[in-house]
Amino acid sequence: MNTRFAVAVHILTFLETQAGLPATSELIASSVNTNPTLIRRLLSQLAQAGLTTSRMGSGGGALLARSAETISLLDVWRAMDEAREVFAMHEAPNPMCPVGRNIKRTLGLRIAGVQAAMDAELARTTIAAMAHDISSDEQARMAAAV
Amino acid sequence: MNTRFAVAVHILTFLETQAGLPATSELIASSVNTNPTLIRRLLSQLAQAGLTTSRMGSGGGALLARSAETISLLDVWRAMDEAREVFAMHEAPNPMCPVGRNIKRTLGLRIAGVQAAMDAELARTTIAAMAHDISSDEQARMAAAV
DNA sequence: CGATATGTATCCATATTAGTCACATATATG
DNA sequence: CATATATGTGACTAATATGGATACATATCG
Repeated sequence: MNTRFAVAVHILTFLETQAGLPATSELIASSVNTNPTLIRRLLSQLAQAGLTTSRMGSGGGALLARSAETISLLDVWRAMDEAREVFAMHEAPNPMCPVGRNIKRTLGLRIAGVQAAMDAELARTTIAAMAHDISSDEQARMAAAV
Repeated sequence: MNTRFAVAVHILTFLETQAGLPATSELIASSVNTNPTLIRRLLSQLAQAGLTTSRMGSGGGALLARSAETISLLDVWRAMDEAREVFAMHEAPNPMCPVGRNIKRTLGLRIAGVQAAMDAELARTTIAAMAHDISSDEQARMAAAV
């Protein structure tokens, strides 16, 4: 499988709940339940996509590079380069066969529509919304615990 | 990567262009440009999903189990069980962390919306439409060759 | 019966994924 | 400045996924 998208969303949501405090890869790793190196690798990808920044050294850690309202799941999806994986085509269909020589183009056009629909839906959720949902869930938990 | 969805669509489209004539796994494999065993494995999955049937023995091969108008890319997508792969979650986020103990549910709800959008778009294309597109492409090719 | 073709088990090479260690580099702080 | 802290990245490993290949029991047609 490939859990990088889910972990990346987890990381960004976690950063939003930290409210501007830098989070170390070790702290994030304990929330995700994995190891800090993996987190740092994903943070590196997220930073390249302009979604996070990091401060090295004592008191350092990762921060959102911009407001959580402006970071959508689509941004995360693209930062992880997941779209390339989802609808992969077989490499070399037979050019001597009518189906073989047209399948890539024909299926490619249909898939483009699917990707557009996916993108539109992913764009509708922001990291801010994720953090908001989670804080609501937490309040419900508190109320239930009384 | 994972090209099974694309190959499965290729197989079904190929079967439709055969107009009711059984196609052997070897013939299909030559169009896809892979080996017959792989084709038979995918055909086995497609048959389990009710999309194809096969006749053993001499003169046998694979056939569409029902009209190409009634087989959508969503049917193929589901037959290949691709949805499970696309939005995989990390297994054990930390239950002691507010984000960790809510991320699965929260992200899961958002992802459900994305999957629904994908499904709706996949459902809009049938194998019949694929075969029609390809025959149009072929006619354009013929015209251009004059 | 013989030829043909599926269905499936087994094995292999390669790629992907996640986990782990190591270490150079950068930064804050005493 | 020295030290502690933390990132960024390379290297290695184990587990799993993927596609390709061989083999063969089973089924079907003529």
